[in-house]
Amino acid sequence: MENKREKKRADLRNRLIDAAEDQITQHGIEGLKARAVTQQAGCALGALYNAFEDLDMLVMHVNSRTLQKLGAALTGALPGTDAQPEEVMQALASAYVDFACANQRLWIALFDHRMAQGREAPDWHKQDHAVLIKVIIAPLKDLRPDLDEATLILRARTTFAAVHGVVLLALQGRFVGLPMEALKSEVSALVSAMTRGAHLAIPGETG
Amino acid sequence: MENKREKKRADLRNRLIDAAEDQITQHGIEGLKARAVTQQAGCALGALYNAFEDLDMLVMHVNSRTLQKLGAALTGALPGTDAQPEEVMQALASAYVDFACANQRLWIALFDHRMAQGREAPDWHKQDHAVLIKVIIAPLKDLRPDLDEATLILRARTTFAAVHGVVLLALQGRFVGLPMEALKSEVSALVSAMTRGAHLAIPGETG
DNA sequence: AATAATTCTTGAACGCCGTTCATTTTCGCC
DNA sequence: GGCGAAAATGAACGGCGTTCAAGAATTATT
Repeated sequence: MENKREKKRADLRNRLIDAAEDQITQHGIEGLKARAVTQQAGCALGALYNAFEDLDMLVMHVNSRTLQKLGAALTGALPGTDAQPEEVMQALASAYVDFACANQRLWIALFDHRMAQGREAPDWHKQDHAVLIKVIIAPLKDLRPDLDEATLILRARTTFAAVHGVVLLALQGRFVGLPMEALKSEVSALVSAMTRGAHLAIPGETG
Repeated sequence: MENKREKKRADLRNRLIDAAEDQITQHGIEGLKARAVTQQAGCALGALYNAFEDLDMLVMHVNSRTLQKLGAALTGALPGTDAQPEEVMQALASAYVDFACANQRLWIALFDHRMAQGREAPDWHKQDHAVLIKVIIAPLKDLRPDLDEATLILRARTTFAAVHGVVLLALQGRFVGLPMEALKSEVSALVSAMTRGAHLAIPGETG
């Protein structure tokens, strides 16, 4: 049986991801230490590097988990098919804000984490981000039937990034960021402005 | 003369800030090392901690410099007083994108840098961020004469953060970010949508 | 069942990091 | 010129991610 090896290996990997997720939740991504993670996972320090390439890769697995939860939260927030496009956008933005607030440190880890100089995230992890854009495309298509597929994708990314920026600066507590009490209503106003603007924008617009 | 002491001290501080700025420009904020900075500044390792509280504080000084340059770039991009509000907004956003692209690593250092657990940035540095919001308030007031001062400030922060988010994800090269070729036109479309949306939004809106 | 081969586990050790400290040098003042 | 205070110096410290040689465990072979 080669099963026992594989099973133990998978077990350890899961325990390590669990521990890392817990550590990030408790201390933030910058407080994630290899020694604390391995201790919590019940293995030796070196075992981490047998289960994963390095600490960065472990973080990627935590982040992929978070992205799946976030994706579920977003798709779960979608109203029925009879809903107005702006209604859909508002529901998505609201769910995004809620998720970010309820999972602050894990959500921040998604965007604060960067690979070491020159290295790039593996494809399987990049693809996990796709859901963030995918859900936006349908309502955006309703708002802007004039846009071709490629432009639609760009516009979806822009829309996501705009909302994301507002949430990010608020949750990071930056001086220029919004206070938390104002976050939800301001995001709503932003989405409202973007969808109304999108409604009226003429096809020959810039971009 | 106590001047010589003060002069030497100020000289060293400037050399250290220069060196740190150069190191960040070359290797990014995550590549900033105390030993490399002090070597480039021509002083011993320990001298850094006589001139500044720690490396974080040195970074704050670099960031304050960057913010001043950014503020100058923004105010310098303001069109004449006869310009339409949307024109002003577009000019500001365009200047923001240009500055971020032309000073990628310094600009990223502005927002990637975080103080160690629990510590907060000093007030003099926080105040340096104010210019980012200040310039937006005038054109926004023209677009939304119905908003009171407090709401205006919130809306200005939201507007800034939205544009900032789009630029950030693009420059970080994130999977969900825009490709650089699309950045300027998408930001323009975003600003257009926001200002048009702002025009039409009814006073009793959410937020 | 016994043995060989492969893989995993372990924690000490390595190299790099920011920071501190005892020591030496320089400076401001009498 | 000499004295107290401030600054300069780089070795040393503690913490970090990562590696490695040695031993334990699992699988494959006979």
